[in-house]
This record gives sequence, C-alpha cells and structure tokens, in this order.
Amino acid sequence: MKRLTLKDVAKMAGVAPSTVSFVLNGKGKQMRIRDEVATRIMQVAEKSGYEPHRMAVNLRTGQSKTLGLIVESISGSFFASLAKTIETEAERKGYNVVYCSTENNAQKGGELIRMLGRQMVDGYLITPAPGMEKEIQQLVHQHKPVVLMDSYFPSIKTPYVLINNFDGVQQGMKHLIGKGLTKIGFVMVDVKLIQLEERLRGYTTALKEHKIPVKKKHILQLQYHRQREDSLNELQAFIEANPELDAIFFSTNYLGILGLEVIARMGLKMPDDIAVLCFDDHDIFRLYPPGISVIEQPIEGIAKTAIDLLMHQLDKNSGPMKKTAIELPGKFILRGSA
Amino acid sequence: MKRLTLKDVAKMAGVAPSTVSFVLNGKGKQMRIRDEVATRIMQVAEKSGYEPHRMAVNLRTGQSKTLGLIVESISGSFFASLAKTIETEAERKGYNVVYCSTENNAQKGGELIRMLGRQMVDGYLITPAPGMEKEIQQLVHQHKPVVLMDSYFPSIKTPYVLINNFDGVQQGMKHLIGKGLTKIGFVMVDVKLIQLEERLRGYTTALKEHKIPVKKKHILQLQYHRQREDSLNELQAFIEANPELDAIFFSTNYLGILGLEVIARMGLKMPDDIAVLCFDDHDIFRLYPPGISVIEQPIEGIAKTAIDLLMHQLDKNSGPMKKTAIELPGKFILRGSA
DNA sequence: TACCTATGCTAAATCGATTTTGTAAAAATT
DNA sequence: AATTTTTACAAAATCGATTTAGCATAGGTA
Repeated sequence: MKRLTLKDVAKMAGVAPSTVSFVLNGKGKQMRIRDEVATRIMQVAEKSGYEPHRMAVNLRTGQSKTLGLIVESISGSFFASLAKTIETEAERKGYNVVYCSTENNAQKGGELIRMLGRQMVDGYLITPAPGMEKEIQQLVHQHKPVVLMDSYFPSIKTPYVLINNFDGVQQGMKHLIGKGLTKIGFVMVDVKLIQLEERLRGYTTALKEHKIPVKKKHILQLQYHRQREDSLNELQAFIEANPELDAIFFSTNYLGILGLEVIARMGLKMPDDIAVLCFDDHDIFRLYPPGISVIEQPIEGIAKTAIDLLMHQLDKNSGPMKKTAIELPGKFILRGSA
Repeated sequence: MKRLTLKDVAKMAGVAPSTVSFVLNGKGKQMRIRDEVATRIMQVAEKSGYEPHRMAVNLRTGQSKTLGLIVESISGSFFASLAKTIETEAERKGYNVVYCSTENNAQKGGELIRMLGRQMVDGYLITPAPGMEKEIQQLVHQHKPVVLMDSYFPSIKTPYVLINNFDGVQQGMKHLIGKGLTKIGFVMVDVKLIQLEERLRGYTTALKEHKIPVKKKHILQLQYHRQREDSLNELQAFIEANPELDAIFFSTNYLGILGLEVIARMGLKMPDDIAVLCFDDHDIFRLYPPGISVIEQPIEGIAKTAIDLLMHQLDKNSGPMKKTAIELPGKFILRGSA
C-alpha cells in the first residue's frame, strides 16, 4: 500500500530508473532511447498509475512550481475574483498557488513574504499595501520574479498591472457631468497609494476640463485606521456640511458601502436627492436599490496579464519584456444611482 | 548568493551535519549533545539566518505540513471566513493550507482531490458537494486524514463539524411564530445534502410543535442548476401564488439574496408586507434595508473544531476521539426584516 | 586490422535535509 | 587491571526524483 516510485516502474519495465526518468520527461529522443522501450515504459507508468513525488522533484530541480499570491483580504470580492482567475490560469501553466492575506496588517505583509520564501515559491503575485515596500524591494533585489497588481511603488522596478484609474474616474465623471450635475463630492482615504492619487487626479482633471471649479471642501479624506462608526459619522457630517452636493463619487467600494449606510440613515434617496458613483464593483451594488453605478475593474484581465508577466520572468530563456507597466481600461456600469 | 544549507552551518560551527540537525530539532538532549555545543550551533544558525529547505525536509520526513482545503466557492462569504480562520489556526500548528474551490462543478471535486494527493497534503478539510462522495470515500479508505465541514455523508465514517441546522431553523421559526406569524413559507433547493434536509425538518417540526399545519404549497424547492433569471421568476411566482404568506424562511443565503431581489421587484416592504428570515449571514444582509434577520453560522467554531479534529488524526500517538460528529449551535441575529 | 564514433542504455552523483548506525574516549563496574 | 557502559559526537544510509558521466556493443573509417 505504499507509494509507487520511479524505481518500481523501472523494475516493472525492466530498465534503469534513469531511463524511466528520461522517457517520462520527454527526453527519450534526446537520450536516444528506442521507441520500443519508450512506449513500454510509458505503458507501464500509465497503467500502474505512477505519479512522481512532488517533493523529490522539487528538491532535485529546485523549482516548486508554486506561486505565492499575497492579497489584502481574501474575503473581499475583488481579491476573491482575482484569486480565482489566477488559480485557474496558473493551473493551466502547471503551477499552483498558495494564498496569503495581509488583512490590512501593515507588518504582516513582511512576515508573509518571508513565510512564502521558506516555502520556496517560484514567484510572487502581490497587491501591495503601504507597509510592504521594503520587503518587496528586497525580493526584487534577490532577483525573485515578482508582479504587482492593483497598485505599485514607483521606486520599485518590477512589472505591474492595474486598472487605468485616471481614465476610470474620468468615465464616471463624464457621465455625471453629462447629466448636468456639477456639484460633485469625492470621498477617499488617506492611504498613500498610487491608485488613489490617480483617482483623485481623474476627479480634479475631469472638473477642470469642464470648467467646473474644484472645491477643497468637496473632497473628503477619511482616515484609514478608524472605527467603522467614526467613519460613518464623519461621512455624514461631510454630506450635511455640503448640502449643495448633487452627486458623490466614492473612490473605493469600501467607502461606497459606508456611503450607502449613511445615505440610508439620512433618509436621502438616490439618485434624486443625491447621485452616487463608486469605483470598483461589489455584490451589494448590484442588489442595493436602485443599483449603484460603478467603475468595474477588469479583474480577469489583470489576473491573466499578471500571470503572463510572471511566467515571462520564470521563463529564463525569454528575452526582456517590452512593456512591464500595464494599465487596463475599466468599464463604467450604469445602474440606478447615477 | 546561494542558499545556506545545514552542511554550511555544520562547517561554521565545526561539527557534523547530523549534530546540527539534532540540535535544531530539539533532539539535542536526547542525543546528549553538550549544552556548550548546542548553544554554539543555535547561535550560528540564528545569526547566519539559516532556514531549512522545506522540500528536503518533506522528502525525508514524508510530511508536507500542508493541509488541503476544498470549498465550494472561494468567493462566498461563508467559505472566505472559513478559509481565513482555518489558515490562521493551521499556521499556529505549523501547517499551511492550499485552497481549492470546486466552483459548484460536480466532477471538478474529484480532480481536485487527486491534485492535492499529488501535492502530498497531509490531511484534508472538505465542505462536501454532491458529486464528491466517491472520492472522499476513497480518501478515507486510504486512511488519509479527512474532516468534513458544513455537511457530511452518512455513509462515510470520518469526522465532521457543522452547525446544528435543525436547531438553527427552530430558533428562527420560534421567533416568527412568537410574533404571531403563522403563514410561513420555506424556500430551499433540490440538492440532496444532509444540512438542507435538516433545515427542512426544523421548519416542519417547528410548525407541528405549534400546531400549525404544514402546507406543501408553502414549500418551494428551486432547482439548483438553473439560470439566475429563471430562479427569480419561479420565486416570484411562488410568492404571487401564496399571497397569504406573512413570512418567508430562506434556507440559504444565496436563496435569500434572490428573495431580496424578487421582493424589491414586486414592491413589497419588509417586514410588514412580508417578513424575511435567512439561514447563513451575508454582508448584504447587514446593509440591505431594513436589515435581514439571519441564523448566523459559528464559522470560527467550525474552523477551529475542524482543525482540532484533523490534528488529532495527524497525531499518530493520540487515541481515538470520543466524538467525531460535532454540531455547533447557530445564533439568531435579529434585524429589521422579521 | 586497428581505431574512432554513434548507439542505447546503466551506474552513480546530486538536491538538503533526517535518522540509524558506528566509534573513539571517558567513566563505571567487576 | 580488565571489561563493560556511557558519553558525545561523526559517518553513512535514506527519502525519490534528475542529471551527468560511463560503458558495452555495433557500425564506419583509415
């Protein structure tokens, strides 16, 4: 009842273990094993149900055929979809994936990266959070294959894929402005991440392009590390302090959800009392009446591109990539809220 | 720049590799290595930053220190929370987890189990789906450690943990009946899973206990493999055909979400036009006005218990368990909908 | 005929750990 | 003093693959 080894197969086929290895790894021709012998080995291996011992292969080849995926939170819908697509894409390339979530824990990111290092993953797919810059930098220095998703650090020279945040916000803003709405608020968090800056830039640029003045008091920067209830109150105060607002653009879905709660609490009706637009879709937004319009992220595209970029790095004998900074377009989805 | 091996550490400490191994694995005393030598080795290992090569350890010990977690869908909130807790619990026991989702694909479950087998996971945590019975049975026959969660197959003799479905539904029903509601509908799916049968039994038993007749037409069995739109229509037809209903109990959160959509579409108001109760919580239910009352699953308890059960199996020199069929109580959460 | 090359495989080294067996020197026992 | 036992490690086998080097035999060339 014990495991079938390559040695067993060799014995059964009446050849040496090395011969079996050559044949099963497609090096039969190269090692000039006769076709007759090769097919015999293949048959024996097939019907005996032989499966090579992963750990042994890994130890010998030095490749784990495993990718490390580090995301903020595995329960978020964005990351869940991302993880799903990445898993299937990786599988078809013969890799499997171990997930880890930082759970917004600044320092945990570093530990995770080290943990994966011990595990000997061949490459990393990371959605970077503020505290992880140094660790990622280190990986890159060690020439570990790394691809960043959803965000990036300008200082780190490694490939990344993300939505075109600027353009995404522009799409949404154009829609609002096209409907004649001009008093548009923008809600963001104070985390220093490039994608948030881009979203803000999209907001201000869109206003300027339409000759609408950008008012500082129409922009709310919530603090990231804050009790849920505090954020709700701050948000409510913001809306009450700016009664002229006819629309609010929430720069992340987390903020949008808070917004829904506040808007319901205040008894406002969307879209008439206030129009709402949110960056990044969420299950709730489809369902919550009257449906929240959003900028949808091209999650599948991001995942596939990220895998491609990583595979390219893993493939030693492939030349350097032309483009390693990839921005994919988002999609504006119109629902009832705006 | 290459990897630091045990041999290197041995050389640096001026001892044999085996000695280093003994010390670092806490077998120094047993192998009567002098404290002086032991501490020297530990120091060298520490400051050189030595990390044992996982694959080599695995190959030698035959243990991968990895658990396989097979869930239906990684994007579901129940499974996401489950995965999160399991990961942290496993980590503290020195194990890590590889996830796989069957994505409701009947046959994919089998493939996954085989895939994990190749990966040499030490044990399995599975939320069983209908198509997986045979594969799981096989694992158990091969004496692989397996723990089932959320459901189980009566024919398979392996430990499992799940919510007490019967009692959970009872809690909810008692609340509804206590409020004077007697015309209560029950919506379920036609999948043959033990936990759904238990929920139905909870429904009928609660009614009988209060001398309320159980009407067959108040029970809707939706087909599992069905277009979303079809299910919505069927659900709407059900509600329209039973205008006397003053409450509906949805037996899963997926069904509850469909229900919300239909109820909104029909312009009904909760809880006055119709009260709604749902088994298994979901992000949406907290937010969706007026808040959907639910039976919350003890996810953390399930995860922790599952890990315990699995660890017990992995621990060769631990006697047989007393209890291997564990049911944890659910928690009724009152919100606005009922 | 002697030498070289291609063929078709096998033997052995290797990956980096763990674990069993072995072995000098010191201590204890007879 | 001779023998046994204990101490404190070192040497070597092992896990299951991959890969390099080796080695007969057959055929070709000088």
